[in-house]
Amino acid sequence: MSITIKDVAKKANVSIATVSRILNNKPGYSKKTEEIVLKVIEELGYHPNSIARGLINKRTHTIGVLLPKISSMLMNEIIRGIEDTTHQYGSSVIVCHTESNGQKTMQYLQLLHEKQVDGIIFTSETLKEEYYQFVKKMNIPMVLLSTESYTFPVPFVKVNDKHAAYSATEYLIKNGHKTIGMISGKKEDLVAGQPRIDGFLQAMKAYELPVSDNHVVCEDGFSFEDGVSGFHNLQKQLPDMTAIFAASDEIALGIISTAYQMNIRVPEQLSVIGYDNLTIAEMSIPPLTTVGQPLYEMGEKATEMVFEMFEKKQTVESRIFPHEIVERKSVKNVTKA
Amino acid sequence: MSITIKDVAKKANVSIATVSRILNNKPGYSKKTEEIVLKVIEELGYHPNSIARGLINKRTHTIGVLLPKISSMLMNEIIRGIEDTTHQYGSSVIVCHTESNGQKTMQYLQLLHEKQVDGIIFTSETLKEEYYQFVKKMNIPMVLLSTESYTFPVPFVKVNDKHAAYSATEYLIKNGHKTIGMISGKKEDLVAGQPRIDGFLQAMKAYELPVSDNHVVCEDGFSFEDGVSGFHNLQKQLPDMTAIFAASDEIALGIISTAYQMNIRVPEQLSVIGYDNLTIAEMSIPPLTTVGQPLYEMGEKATEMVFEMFEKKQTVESRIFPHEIVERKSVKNVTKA
DNA sequence: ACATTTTACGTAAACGTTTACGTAAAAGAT
DNA sequence: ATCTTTTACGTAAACGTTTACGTAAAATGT
Repeated sequence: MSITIKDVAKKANVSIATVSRILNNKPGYSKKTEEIVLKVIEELGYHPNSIARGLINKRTHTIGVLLPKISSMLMNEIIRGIEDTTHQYGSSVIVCHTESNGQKTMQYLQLLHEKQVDGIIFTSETLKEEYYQFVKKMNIPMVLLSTESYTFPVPFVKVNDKHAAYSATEYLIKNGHKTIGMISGKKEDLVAGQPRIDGFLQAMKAYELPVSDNHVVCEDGFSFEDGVSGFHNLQKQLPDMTAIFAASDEIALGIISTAYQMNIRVPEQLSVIGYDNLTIAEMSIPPLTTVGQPLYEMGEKATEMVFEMFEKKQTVESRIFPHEIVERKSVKNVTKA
Repeated sequence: MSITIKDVAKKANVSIATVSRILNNKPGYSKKTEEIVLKVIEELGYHPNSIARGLINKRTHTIGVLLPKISSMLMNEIIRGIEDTTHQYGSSVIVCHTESNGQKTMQYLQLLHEKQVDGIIFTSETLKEEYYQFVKKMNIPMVLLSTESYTFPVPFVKVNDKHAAYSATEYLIKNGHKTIGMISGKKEDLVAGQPRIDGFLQAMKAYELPVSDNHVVCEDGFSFEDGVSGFHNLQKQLPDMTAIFAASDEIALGIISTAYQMNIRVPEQLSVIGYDNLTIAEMSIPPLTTVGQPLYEMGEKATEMVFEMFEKKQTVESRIFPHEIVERKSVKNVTKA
């Protein structure tokens, strides 16, 4: 048996109500009894049972995070931001990786419902109608992170992917590159797919550089392996390119690694710019120039939004975060000065 | 108001006891009423409140994981193993990163106590007396992961670090290296510190190779930056070495990256073997030869142990996992054949 | 000194479940 | 047909809190 509020009350010769009041410092007790009770609590090593609290308060101090793949390095920083912030709010988080599987997602949603989480952060994936309706019924706040919905009124935090892709491409162009390829991940990806391709295309057009279907290859995902195979494909289609925009850092690393094996030197013969600015970007050889998103801060913000919505019982404004080009060593300036 | 078991009972014209019985399929209801109740549940979209359940069952289906730094890539695989397995058991996990801070650790322990977790996995850190006593009072199972305690009877799962370090060094030796340095992380680290140094030393002695204080440098941690500075230091102490054993993959990457900048070619001029076999090990240039631990499986096992202890209410045997040398391209065979 | 307000409590209901116990009806045994 | 067992429920207590309500004592006001 563990020690309950009753034990404290008995030993301190007060009612449980008084103990509870002291614990939550609601008015209704004297300095003297507070001292006594506090001492007893100390002596007994009492800790309130937050399950019982949750039952009556209808607040569990727990939020749920749904994300496609925890293994993806991208998620790390984001999760760190979420967890740190959540803990600062005196809450904890339940992480659920859905593997982009609809059924699994629904299962997790159910789990989160049963566990009565106070809110949900839905990350990096398309918010399907089914998900939305379920969460709506749960009647708890949800915010979208690194994704957005055109159909449902759910606040989001993300960067402008199209704009960021434009910037990356522009950076390549300003460094004198003219024949530029792009290796995209899954085209259907709502946020990392088409928008980044669009940004790339738009930049090429804006600078009046030639661009065709041959300039872009789409892979199944955003992993190292996708980078490897993407590079092989792009090589065939666009053999004389001097630079590549990769839709993720992992893809970029796949490119660099493959190029290394093919004796193509980066950046001397081939420039590569990535997207994400993962920790590994600075560990790569050469260190990877890439598009940075403030992932930690985004996780932080999303968490704050969830708590704000929970407390104020109303929606909150979406937030677009700025991106930046993190210059390192994988892009060469080829302008003939 | 959300839908409770009462609503279901009322609409189905039965008592809440019956509904509960059906939900938990305990005996005591007919096929007919089951059908009716199930239908009503479906119609109302009822989901049991696991907080209320937890209160009465004294089981929350939640476990806590304590680890020093979530950012460390090492933890990723481990956490994946833990989370996947936990979810398979119909439970969820609360991750707490303590940053090796005693005060923070105690705070989290308190949080986990208040949230009434069913068990705790304590990872990669020294189990201090204070922690042990606290968890002992909580009276829930705990298992140590990637660490162990000589003082307290807590089951653990880890690899034999000394042995693994011996193997790594031996691998270098068998590839013909004679002047071999080691870059260690924090020496005080109970599992990744001295044991790996000991393994290194023992292998050197076993093969009668010279070894002195100059052969080993210890850094503050196991990060990329530690590898960078460690390499600089070791270079001074042992300029003619042909191979390095790094106490972590991140350190190894730091070495390789620095070597690259100093125009020292890996593995042609310098061989490097790492420790951990992180995802990034295969992305590096050249791909990193390293000591692999079955991290995912270890997380899996630790989780299973926690649940087993919870159910059987008794301790369980510790488990040493095998390590392996993952051969890639960062070590050159220098035997003159 | 007395009326009034405030303070400092205690009592009990409530949160949404599970489960021990009781009981009437159905089923089975003789 | 009667007795016994089994089945299919319902009632109510319990889990550990919070909190609305009530009340006696203390503090304040006149």
